[in-house]
Amino acid sequence: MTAITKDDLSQHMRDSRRRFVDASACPVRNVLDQLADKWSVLIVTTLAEKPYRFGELKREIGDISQRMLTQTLRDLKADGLIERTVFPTTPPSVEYKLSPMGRSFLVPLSALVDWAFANHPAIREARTEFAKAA
Amino acid sequence: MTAITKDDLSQHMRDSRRRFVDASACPVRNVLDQLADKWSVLIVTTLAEKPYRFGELKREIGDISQRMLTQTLRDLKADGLIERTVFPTTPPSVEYKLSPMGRSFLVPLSALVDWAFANHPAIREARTEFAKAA
DNA sequence: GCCAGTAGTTACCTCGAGGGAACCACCGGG
DNA sequence: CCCGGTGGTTCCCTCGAGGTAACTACTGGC
Repeated sequence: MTAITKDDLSQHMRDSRRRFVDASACPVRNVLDQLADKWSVLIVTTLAEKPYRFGELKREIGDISQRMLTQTLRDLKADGLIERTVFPTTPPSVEYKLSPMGRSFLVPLSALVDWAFANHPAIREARTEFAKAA
Repeated sequence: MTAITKDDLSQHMRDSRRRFVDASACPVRNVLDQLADKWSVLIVTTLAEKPYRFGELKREIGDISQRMLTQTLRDLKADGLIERTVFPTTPPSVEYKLSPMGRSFLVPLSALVDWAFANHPAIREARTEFAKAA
């Protein structure tokens, strides 16, 4: 583990922000707005396991509508995070899998998932504490 | 850097998901739905630099409405990520700063920001490529 | 006296995310 | 001959996120 001090992080964050005062051009906003939503995260983490076909993916996730699945897959494909392969069987089946970039995204994403997992109890406690205080 | 193979990540993701087939109880969804939105990320990264007062924070971020700032700050406080201190000056001023947990959140968050930064060019290219193909 | 700045709260309104259901084209099986 | 499963698209409707603006309460300064 590289030693990263808190000051490094602060500095880093400031730099990342300051270079893009021009709001909407900010790469971070641009990228994260797309990837940090519920369905994208869910699909990417699911595809981390193995390639899935469309219907298979829908059944696996469960509470996603066909419309959102199609749409989110299209967006992820557009961003180059997943690859779409059509097999000319009858009926044609379509396989979705993570691209190399998609797989590289798993690294920071899993860090985030780990953090969420580890801090979930503390956050739950903070929430009830906060609710009591109010 | 601990060596983490791609298979480890896949396994890890699968495990994180499988333990919570019961959808809404999933800690990851629960936590990320709250923290992975535009305003929360922006506020947390801003507070990474130094504590801010309310109006100061509003001016710094620029394109956030007073309503959303109040609300997001309240939510972050409820989750225990930031601390709110009222100074009994006249008029009373309020300082917001990251809590220890908030600061620990900077670690995975900055990993994500770094990734977004590094892959932004590739994603932009993938998008134009995709647009051309369509 | 009135305005400005402190940190909000509240009411109102809009617009888009996203759900549900129907539809499509193709085919194999009962 | 219709049904079900393949992978979508399209229409409609709702509901909530989030913006705008007005209001609060207090005080120092012009």
